[in-house]
Amino acid sequence: MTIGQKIKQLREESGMLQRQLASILEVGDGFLSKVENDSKLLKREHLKTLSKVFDTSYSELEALWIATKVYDLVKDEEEGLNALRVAEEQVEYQRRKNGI
Amino acid sequence: MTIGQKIKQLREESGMLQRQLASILEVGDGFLSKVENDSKLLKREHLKTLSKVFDTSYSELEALWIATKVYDLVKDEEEGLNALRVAEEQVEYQRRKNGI
DNA sequence: TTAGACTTGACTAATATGGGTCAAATATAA
DNA sequence: TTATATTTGACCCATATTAGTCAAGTCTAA
Repeated sequence: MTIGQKIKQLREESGMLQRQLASILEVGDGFLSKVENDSKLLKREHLKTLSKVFDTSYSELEALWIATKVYDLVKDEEEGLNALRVAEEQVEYQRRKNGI
Repeated sequence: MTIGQKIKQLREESGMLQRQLASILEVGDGFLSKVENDSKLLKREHLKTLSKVFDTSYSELEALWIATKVYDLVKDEEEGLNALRVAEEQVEYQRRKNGI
């Protein structure tokens, strides 16, 4: 699941049109379409609005949003998957170091 | 292991000074110091030079280099680790979709 | 104690990217 | 068909980041 897919899912489940959601977020509907197709990313602040409008978990949205940024960084990389694993180790190492 | 730690290790193992390696890479030694401490990133092209100079695997360097970029993106994020896992799934999903 | 090795802070120019718009092209459904 | 919904490509601009320098400060060993 990507952040775009999630947004589209939430929107469709609630029977909303792109145009309507776009207007709530105060962006153009062309832009929202791209967001749903993961060719553009929303601003982080928009996630708050989404979590309110669709009454859904903010941190889940946040995780998906960050994941998409990460994915963009590695998607065309041969070493992408290895890099992700190394990064995970780095995060875990830092957490241990700073006492979980 | 970070890319900076790796570079420092390789350099020290080969008995080289920062000043010397910096000159090979054609950067200032202040900059190289920051690179070794992961507060700056080398350009990707520099990895080729490093792999030659230290006769070490290019793709390992590349994986560490990308990992550092990824790590920078998630290090201060509460949802960072979750995001990494989601990103991994996204990569794996895409690979399956495109026939491994 | 002093030279040499290394780190750090302040700064910078060029570049990339983020976050959009708009109109045209396409899909969908009545 | 025709109306509505969505996608896509081309473009834009302000801001953030990159990749770096330089000089001052700190560490370390002899």
